[in-house]
Amino acid sequence: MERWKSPFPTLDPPFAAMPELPEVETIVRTLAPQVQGRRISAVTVLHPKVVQSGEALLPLLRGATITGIRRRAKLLVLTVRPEAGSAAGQDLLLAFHLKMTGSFFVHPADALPLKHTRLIFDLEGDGRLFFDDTRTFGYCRLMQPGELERWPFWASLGPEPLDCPPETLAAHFTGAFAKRRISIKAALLDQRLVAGIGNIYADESLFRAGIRPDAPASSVTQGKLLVLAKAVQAILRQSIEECGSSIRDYRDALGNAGAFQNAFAVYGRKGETCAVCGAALQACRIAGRGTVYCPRCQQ
DNA sequence: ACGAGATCCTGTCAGC
DNA sequence: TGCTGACAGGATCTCG
Repeated sequence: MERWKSPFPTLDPPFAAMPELPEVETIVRTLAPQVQGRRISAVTVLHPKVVQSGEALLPLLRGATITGIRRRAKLLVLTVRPEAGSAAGQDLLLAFHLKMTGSFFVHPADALPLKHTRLIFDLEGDGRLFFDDTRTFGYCRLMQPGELERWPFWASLGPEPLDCPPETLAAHFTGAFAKRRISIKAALLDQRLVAGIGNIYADESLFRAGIRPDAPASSVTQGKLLVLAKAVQAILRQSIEECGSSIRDYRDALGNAGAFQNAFAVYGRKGETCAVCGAALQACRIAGRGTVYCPRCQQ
């Protein structure tokens, strides 16, 4: 398949980003070969708020093996198998939300915590898995398998936007957005309606689909929702292919920056000219988020 | 029931 | 130069 070439000039840092679906997906892919199958020899909690639930289960992680790593929405989920004969008896799950500034990195065994390191897993053999988070909004929940499904946030998550054909996603939008008075952008950001989309990809998808971000969700026609579904999928896939968007804080689990920020058409480009029509890109606030759009291309 | 706005937190940057 | 305040934002909470 031919790679989509960005017509937009490269953006230089600084700007600001947070791990949304493509970034978490990239982190999972880069972290997997570094932690899969490895045993945890010790866990160090460095911030009181980082372990949001299941603190009592922490001792069971010592000697446990990381058997799985996956993504759902913007969450990264580790599956961990406790040592044979331990009190747990069954696999445990660690669900991480990175919020805006969370990141993972495997350091050498003698590495000391950094300024914003919140959690450290010592890995047998060599290596320390750090969870760093400047703004401390990120967290992890340590759970037994059944607990994950009972976690209200998990249970309320909408469908994965990349797990179905665009027609199916569009049909879902039609049902989920009907009778909603919220703006189409607020609808895209609502994790209960569709999972994994944050501020960057909401703005970029709406630009590509030619839809005003402040349009009431229920007012967008079925035809336009199909265009939107295709735009959401194309942009998320392209970003995953480019290892996400890098903005100041974001790095994948190998320390690499992504490249999708160079393809931003509107995000962070307030006042610049639209690369398609030349109009000045406008900024406003929608659903409490900074929003940039082209007043001519998005009607 | 639904939607809007405040809240959490730290680092960065514009303006005086 | 150094200070202050605005801003960034995901999910949750409160309020109308």
